[in-house]
Amino acid sequence: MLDRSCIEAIDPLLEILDGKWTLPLLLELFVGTKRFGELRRRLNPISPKTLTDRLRVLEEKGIITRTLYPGVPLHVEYELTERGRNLQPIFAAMWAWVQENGLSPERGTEIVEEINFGLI
Amino acid sequence: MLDRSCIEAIDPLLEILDGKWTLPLLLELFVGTKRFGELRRRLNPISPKTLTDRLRVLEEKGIITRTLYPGVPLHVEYELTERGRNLQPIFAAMWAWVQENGLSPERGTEIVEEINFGLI
DNA sequence: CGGCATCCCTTAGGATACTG
DNA sequence: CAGTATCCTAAGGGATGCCG
Repeated sequence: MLDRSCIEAIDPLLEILDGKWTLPLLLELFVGTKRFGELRRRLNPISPKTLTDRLRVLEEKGIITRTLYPGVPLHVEYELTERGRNLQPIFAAMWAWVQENGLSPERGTEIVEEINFGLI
Repeated sequence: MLDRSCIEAIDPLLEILDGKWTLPLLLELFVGTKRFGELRRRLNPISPKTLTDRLRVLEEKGIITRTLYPGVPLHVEYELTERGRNLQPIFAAMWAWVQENGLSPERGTEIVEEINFGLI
């Protein structure tokens, strides 16, 4: 049971995490700093428009930074900010839930390999 | 930094949490068991169609139960399952993030009142 | 390479009326 | 009361082409 007040408290975060690709995108950046093209390949088949949209929103919300390295060809890197990295416990909690509660109600608990989810 | 394997691991949960109203709905049920009409009022202005859709999906995923008490007028109650209640740490982590990281990058840390988020 | 600009389409979700 | 049935809108997202 939760206190009612937390409902509206969480709301601004839901706004940040909204969108089909936002969480997969953040997960990619948790693995490490990435360039536009690499994100696009990893998140295949995301469209460049959608990827740009999401990146801009996350940048605006202070979750990631965009660093431009001038030159030809262009080189742009996206990286999590402190605020962004602080989201880690949320993903850790999600991961833990999946491990402990399985993929579906019918299946039993899955035996999982040792997976390094924590901070490296 | 996270291990890459957790990305696909979390995927099934993202499927469950998907949708504009899913998290607010779950939060309502964390507060306590509720009837259809009460959920509808609390989540105003959700449409009955959407509420039904979301409830059906969550039921199918084993997150909530639907209990029908026969009679006129009808009486139906929705309640979190064990699997559903286990999502609590995720919301707790979200709540903690908002408290510690503020609503926006510009604003300083907000001073918050004592709020009971944990298990009651 | 890293995007915009454009156009298009699917679908989640809204509005409303009606029923067991 | 707790939905279902319809119809409809909006907006997220996809596909493609072009540009600095």
